Amino acid sequence: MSRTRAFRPTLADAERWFAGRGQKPFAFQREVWRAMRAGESGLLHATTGSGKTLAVWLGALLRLAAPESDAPPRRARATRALWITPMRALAADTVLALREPLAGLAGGAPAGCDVALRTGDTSSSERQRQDRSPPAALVTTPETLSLMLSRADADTTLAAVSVVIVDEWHELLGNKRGVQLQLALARLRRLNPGLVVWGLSATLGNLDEALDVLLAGRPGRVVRGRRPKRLLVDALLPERPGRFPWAGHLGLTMLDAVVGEIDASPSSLVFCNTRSQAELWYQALLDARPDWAGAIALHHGSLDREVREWVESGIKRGLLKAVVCTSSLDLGVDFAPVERVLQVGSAKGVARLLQRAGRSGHAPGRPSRVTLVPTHALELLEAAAARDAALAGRVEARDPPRQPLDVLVQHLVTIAAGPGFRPDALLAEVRDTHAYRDLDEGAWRWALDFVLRGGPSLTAYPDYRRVVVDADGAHRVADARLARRHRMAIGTIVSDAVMQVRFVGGARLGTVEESFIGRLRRGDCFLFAGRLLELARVHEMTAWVRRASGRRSAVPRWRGGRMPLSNELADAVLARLAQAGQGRYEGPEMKALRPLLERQQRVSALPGPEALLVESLRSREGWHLFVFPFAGRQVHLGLASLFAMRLARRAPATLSISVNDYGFELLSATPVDWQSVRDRSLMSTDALLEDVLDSLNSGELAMRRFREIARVAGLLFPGFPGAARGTRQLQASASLFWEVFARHDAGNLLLDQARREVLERELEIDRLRAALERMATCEPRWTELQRPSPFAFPLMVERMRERLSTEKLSDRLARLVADLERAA
DNA sequence: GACCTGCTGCGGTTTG
Repeated sequence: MSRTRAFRPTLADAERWFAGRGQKPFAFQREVWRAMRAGESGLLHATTGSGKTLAVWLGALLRLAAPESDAPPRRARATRALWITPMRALAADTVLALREPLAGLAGGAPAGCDVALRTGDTSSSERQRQDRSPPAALVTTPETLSLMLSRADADTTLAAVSVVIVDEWHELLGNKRGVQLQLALARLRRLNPGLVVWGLSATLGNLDEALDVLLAGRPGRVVRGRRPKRLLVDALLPERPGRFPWAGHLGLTMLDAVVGEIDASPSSLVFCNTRSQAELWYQALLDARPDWAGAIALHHGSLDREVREWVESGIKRGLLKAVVCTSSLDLGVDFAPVERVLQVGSAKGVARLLQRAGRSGHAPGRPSRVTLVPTHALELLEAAAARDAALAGRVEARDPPRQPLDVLVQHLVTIAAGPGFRPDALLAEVRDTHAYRDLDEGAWRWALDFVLRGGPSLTAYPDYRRVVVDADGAHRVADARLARRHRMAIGTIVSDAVMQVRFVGGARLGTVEESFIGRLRRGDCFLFAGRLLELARVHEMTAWVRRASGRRSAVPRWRGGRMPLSNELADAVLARLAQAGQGRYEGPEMKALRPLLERQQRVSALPGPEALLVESLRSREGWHLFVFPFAGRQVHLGLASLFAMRLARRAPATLSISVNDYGFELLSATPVDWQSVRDRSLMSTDALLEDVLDSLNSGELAMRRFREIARVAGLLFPGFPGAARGTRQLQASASLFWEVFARHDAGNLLLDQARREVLERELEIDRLRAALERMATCEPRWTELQRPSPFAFPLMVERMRERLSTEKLSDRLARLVADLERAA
């Protein structure tokens, strides 16, 4: 095959391309072009729809055209640019977006400068076509890139790659997918030391670190795109704020207001925090407006892909009046922005709020706007605080993982299954990543040993001798079956045990957790995919259902993330509370909240950045302690367990615990002297780690965490796709490995990793320590309550909910509230 | 008159 016509666009071509459409490039686009053409790497910080794709794509073309960027021509045709996206749907849209400017450059797409798509969805015939004739640019995912590294000829086929663009880098930065990509980038850099790498990122609290991680410490520049559009954050106010619930999270009391908002604009997105909440809101909207059937839709991660794609195309084509969704629509679908974005319940973080706001109002001059729909009174406070933080640009950081050995182990097998490796060379390459830059010799040797013979405890099993050493020292996967199994398990996303939901003799609806279906009996009804369904039968990981009508039903619950309130948002809330403490109530939300906060102040006190609120109460239930550190529910769970344990050490007591994002409650049925809290001895950070590990059932938590690690490290084979093997089985074998290692291989570093991940990611030990330190220096505002305060009340509800059925809970609430009303 | 909790993402069955 002959080399195709030289393709040498220049800066002037890029300018002309814009001029041809009557536009001029923005300054930031020119900056990116020049930098890329000169061979610089960097990070472009820009919002969607701001021209970032054109900036880096034309920059990439200019770089490829620069004479010094020519890789040794090992093949007539070779892939020279990679575009990595975290989502398949985004990848497909990106291919189209990249082809368009090509067609407009220099009188038509030059031959040999084509763009192709390669993800898990790509057909094998298309893959073969690409292998025979590699596209100049390939749009793909981190996982597919790793799969490409696992092929024997990877070093040859990828040697010509000289530009890599990583889209939505903020989505990958803080997780193991990002680490997997870091390793792949290190490999590409070794193949081509002049590799130019650019990341695209949305608003992020740690942009410089994001750049550092992407480039593994090499110099690069951060370019800021066009200034983000004007941002509007407001809230729907309850009609009678004095009557607004103090607790709860569904928010249906605001239904009428939401209906009104949807009605008033051509298109809306209604974001909910959980899938079950989205199901219930969708149903409630339909009940309120039956005429909206067909005009509103539901979208979340457990719905079947076909259903979701139908909804997505409905949005794109402007056919839907509203979509009720979860973060499944945060990014990915390249749709024209909608008119209105509503967020039901706490936004939990500033970055999430900005992301969602960005889904609205892209028309020139129109601000991005997001409207918060509070589900209980204190969320009005969060709304005001979220606006403060967003406007001040106080956005959360994403912390890059450190040395996840499961990902390293997977990568070793990937490379061994591909071209093979020599340990010294690969170690140097692995250390050329942010995640493993401090990897010590011991951990490296452990990882090698683990892929060679499964460590000390698995030596007897051939399946765990995945890598063998050639006569000449090359490390390879020799067994074709093991290599195939490995390729099937590449990736770091570990899913829960789910069951398919299908109509009898018909369409797939989506998936729900095995355990939920397990609790249902034939004939039971549940709400899913926006429909009332009746369970017909369960067979081989599929729940067959038919339509039902009218009857009371359950809503599936999924075990999802926990999303604690972020530090940034919590700080903003405390700042607002401090203002209120001084009698300053600014903005409509604070004004609406005033009666409640004044009541809180009357019966107790308001906390602030320097003031810790502590309340105690003697009730029919027993002796209560309420503490409000505003550190997010995860940290509160840790704090509450810690306090409970330290208290119990002094005097035996049985304490029950309740937490939310603002604080926690300890309750004892027998008298407790809360005085020890007052003297702060409970808040010591001495022996913190040991005490936290003791107080929570951390062994159990770590074991659960270990399932994911064992999967990523390749200990567990997830089974063939479609095969009816439950994930429950995987959990069982994961615990088996856990026990074997604990008994026979205590030095197994994957056990350490599981414990570390629990501490760092689940218990947020750093945040917990910071909270303790802050509490110890804060001025305590201590009140002995006569009745629950507005802040304490939600914690009591939270605790009761766990023990009581729904009906009993509402009776109980009614009594409590009646008491309160009498007192008021 | 006060209620419904917990997000997202990818990949894969054998061949050239």
